[in-house]
Amino acid sequence: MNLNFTSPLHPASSQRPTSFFIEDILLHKPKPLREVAPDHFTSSLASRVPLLDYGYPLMPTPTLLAPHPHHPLHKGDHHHPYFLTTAGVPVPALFPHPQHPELPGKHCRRRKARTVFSDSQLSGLEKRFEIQRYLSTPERVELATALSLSETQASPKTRSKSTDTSNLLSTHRSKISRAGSGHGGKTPRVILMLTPRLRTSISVPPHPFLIRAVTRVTRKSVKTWFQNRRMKHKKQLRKRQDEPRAPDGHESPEGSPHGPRAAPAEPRLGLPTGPFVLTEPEDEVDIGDEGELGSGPHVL
DNA sequence: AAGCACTTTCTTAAAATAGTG
DNA sequence: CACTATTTTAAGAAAGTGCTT
Repeated sequence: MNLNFTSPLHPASSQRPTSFFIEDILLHKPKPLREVAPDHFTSSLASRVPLLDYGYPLMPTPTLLAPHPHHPLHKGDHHHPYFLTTAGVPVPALFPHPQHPELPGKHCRRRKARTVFSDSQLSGLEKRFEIQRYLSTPERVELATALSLSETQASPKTRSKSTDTSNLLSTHRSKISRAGSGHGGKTPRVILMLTPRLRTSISVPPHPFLIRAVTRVTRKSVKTWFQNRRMKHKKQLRKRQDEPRAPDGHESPEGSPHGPRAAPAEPRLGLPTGPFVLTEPEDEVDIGDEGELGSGPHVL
């Protein structure tokens, strides 16, 4: 793969104001905001890259593009505040509490990365919910264990046909754009902002990405899922009650929660397991050794 | 500790808009 | 004008918060 990280059009020495071009991010080194890779982060992937301050990368990140520890991008440079941290913008979370610098500060609390359930995990959860609306703690543990067992063979989540590379990339570009203009909108993450030129240069494949779900389902995520599922169910019931009955007396296609459910969303397009696999590291995931992240045939 | 109600945050598909030949 | 790229919007879902049991 031709990874052209630098741009002949934008010499690194230029005094341009900070931008979100990848070449700026990687080559322009403003003063470090804060060392984010403390000493105790030495035994994991985090020792090789600065702390993923907020969740996980969902786009090809430098980690995925160049996971090798000896890659120039990773050579001992843990000081770049924009590198693999949040958005490249100095978000408050990066700073200590003004009065209590020893405390992490409210904004520093890291939100648990969103669990991405695999299709099989979801169907397992749904099946159980059919039978049981509430789980005891031991049952949760048991279910979480059972669901996690399938993680290694979790079916790849495929994007729908309309979510092609272009859409995917543009979506995230717009996030970065918003971040660059006043930090508005949602909290952006740092991802690669691939300009069309850069995208061309790294030959992003013109077919949908595949995402391999590598989430470990914890007891807590099972609990949260059931809580949210109960709320969803409740909402559906309320909605159905509010809805006037159809003239023919048929209920809405939503179906009874106990009856035959509407088939779970069509397994998103059985695309062939292509070579372009996007893994999603997550804070509950064993990132472990080199194996995981760099293991795909063509991890972007 | 777990539940509920509500909120926040994140992700994604699709619609809208802009740019290009 | 058609096609493509980019931006915006909205919906759905996981997790957070605060309160109650």
